[in-house]
Amino acid sequence: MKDVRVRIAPSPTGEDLHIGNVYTALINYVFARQRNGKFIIRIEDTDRARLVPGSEQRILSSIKWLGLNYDEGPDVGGPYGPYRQSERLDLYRQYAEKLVKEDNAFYCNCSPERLDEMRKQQQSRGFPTIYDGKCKREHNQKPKNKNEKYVIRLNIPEEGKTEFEDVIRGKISFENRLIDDQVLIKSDGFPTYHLAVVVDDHLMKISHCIRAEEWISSTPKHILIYNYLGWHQPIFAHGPILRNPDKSKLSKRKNPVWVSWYKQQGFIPEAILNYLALMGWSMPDGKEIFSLNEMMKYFILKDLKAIGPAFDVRKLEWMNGEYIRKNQSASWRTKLKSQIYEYLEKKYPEEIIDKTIPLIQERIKKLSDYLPLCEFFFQQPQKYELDLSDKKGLIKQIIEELEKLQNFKEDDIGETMQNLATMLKIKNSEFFMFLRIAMTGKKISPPLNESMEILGKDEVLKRLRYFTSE
RNA sequence: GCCCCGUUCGUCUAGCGGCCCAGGACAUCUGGUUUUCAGCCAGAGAAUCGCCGGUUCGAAUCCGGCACGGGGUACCA
Repeated sequence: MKDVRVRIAPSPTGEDLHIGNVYTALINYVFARQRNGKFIIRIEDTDRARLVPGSEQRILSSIKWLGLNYDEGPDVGGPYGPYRQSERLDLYRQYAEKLVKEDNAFYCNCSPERLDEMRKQQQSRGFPTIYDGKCKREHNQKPKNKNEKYVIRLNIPEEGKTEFEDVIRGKISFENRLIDDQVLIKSDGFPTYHLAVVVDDHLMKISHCIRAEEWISSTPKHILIYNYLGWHQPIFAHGPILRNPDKSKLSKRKNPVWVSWYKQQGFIPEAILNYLALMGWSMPDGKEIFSLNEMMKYFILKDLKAIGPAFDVRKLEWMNGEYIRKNQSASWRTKLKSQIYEYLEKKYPEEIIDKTIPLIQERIKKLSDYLPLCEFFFQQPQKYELDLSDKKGLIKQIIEELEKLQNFKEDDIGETMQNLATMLKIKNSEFFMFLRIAMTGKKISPPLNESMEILGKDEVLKRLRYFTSE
C-alpha cells in the first residue's frame, strides 16, 4: 500500500481553531499515526473577504496546544510546500488554464445579478439551481481588456453520472446534469476551494481525503477535476459533522466553538480529544477513558458512524474531571500543577499549588475551578460569607488551643479542634463552619485540617486574630 | 424547490438474523460514606430500536416506500 499522507485544511476566517476542525484533525491524526503516515496542515486562505488577521497564528498554536503534532505545515515546511494557498496562486492559475485549453473549463463573465435572477427562475420552476451554460455555449474567450471581470468555470458533462466509493458511507452517486459548473478561479484571481483542494491534494500526494459530511456534494466536482487533469484521486471518507444541541450544524451562535474558549474554561487537551473520539466511534470493549495511543490501536476509519452527534459540554466536563482526578501518580501531580500554574498565568507560587493538589484533585472538574476554591491559600479572604463578629469568644478559645500546639500537623489540629468543640458543647458542623469561614471566607472549601496545615501556624493565628482585635 | 446523507434512552453510544421484551456512559432522581463541597459506593427511572409493508421459522439487525432530521445548493470554506 502506498504511503499514507493526510491533511487538515483550516481556513483562517475565524477567531481560532474551530472545534469541528479539531474533530476532523483528530481523525486524520490518528489515522496517519496508526499507519506510520504523515499528518499535514495546509492553510486554505483563498477567501480574502473573510480573512481574519492573526487567525492562522492562533489556529496553529491551538493545534500544538492540543498535542496534534504535524509533520508538514506552513511554519515547519516540508517537501511539497508552500503550505499556504495564497502562496501557490500560480499553480492554480496554470491548471485552470490547462483545463480551459482542453475544453474542460471555460471563461465566464456573467454578472451576479443575472445569475441571481437565473437561479430564482429555476427554483420557481422546480429545476435544480445550476449555471445555465450561457458562456459555455458562446465560447467566451479570456477578455483582452484587463479591467474586465471574469471567472473560470468547470465544464460539467451534460450526461452520465459521477460516482465514488466513500470509506464510511459506501457508494455515492450523482447525476452530472444536476451538478453545477463550479467556479474555479474567482474574479479576484484567487482559486475557489474546489480547484485548490484538488491541485494541492494531488501535488502534496495526499492519499486519503478525510473530511466532514458537508463536502459530500462537492466531491463529484473534485473527482471530475482529477479525471480531467489525468490524476489519480485519493480515497475519500466523509465523517459526521458535529451538531448543536438542536441538531443543526455546530455553530458559534449556539455552542462554543473556538478552542480558545475551551482552554479558558479550563479544559485540558487530553480530555477534549478523548471526548471528541467518542463522537461517532467507540472502543471495542466500550471503555470511554483512553489515550490517543490506545485509540490508535483500535481505530478503524470505516467504523466511524455517519450520524451527526450533538456536542454535549456536560459530558466533556465529566471527562475533564475524570482526567484531573483519575491519575494519582507523582508525574501526573507535577503535570497538573504546571497546568494550573500556566492556567493562572504564573501569578501564584508553584510550591503552594503543588501542596494543595491532593486536597482539590477530587473536587475540581476544570482548571478554572481551582482559584475560587483555593484563593484563600494565597491571601487572606477579602470578604466573609458569614458574619463572625459575635463569635469573638469562641475564636479566642480556638486561638488559645492552637497556640499550644507544637506540631502543626493535620491530625493534631483535627484532634485539638474536635476536643474543643466537644468541651464547649458546640455542634460539630457549626463549630467547623465558623472555623472554615475564618480561614477561607467561604462556606465551602477543601478539607479544613489539611488546609490549615498548609497555611501554617502563623498564618492561621493571624487570620483568627483578625476577628479578635479591634 | 432541487441533490445528497442519515434515523437505537434527554445526550454520546453497543448491537452487524436467534445470546436484546435492547447493554454501557453522561445527565437526572434516591440512599450510603462525611466537620462543608466534591469524590466514591449502591440503586431507580428513562428507547413500542422513526413509521408502514416485505423477506425469514425468527429482524433493532436484510429489502422497499413514507415521514422526520441534517448537509449542500455561493466569484465561503
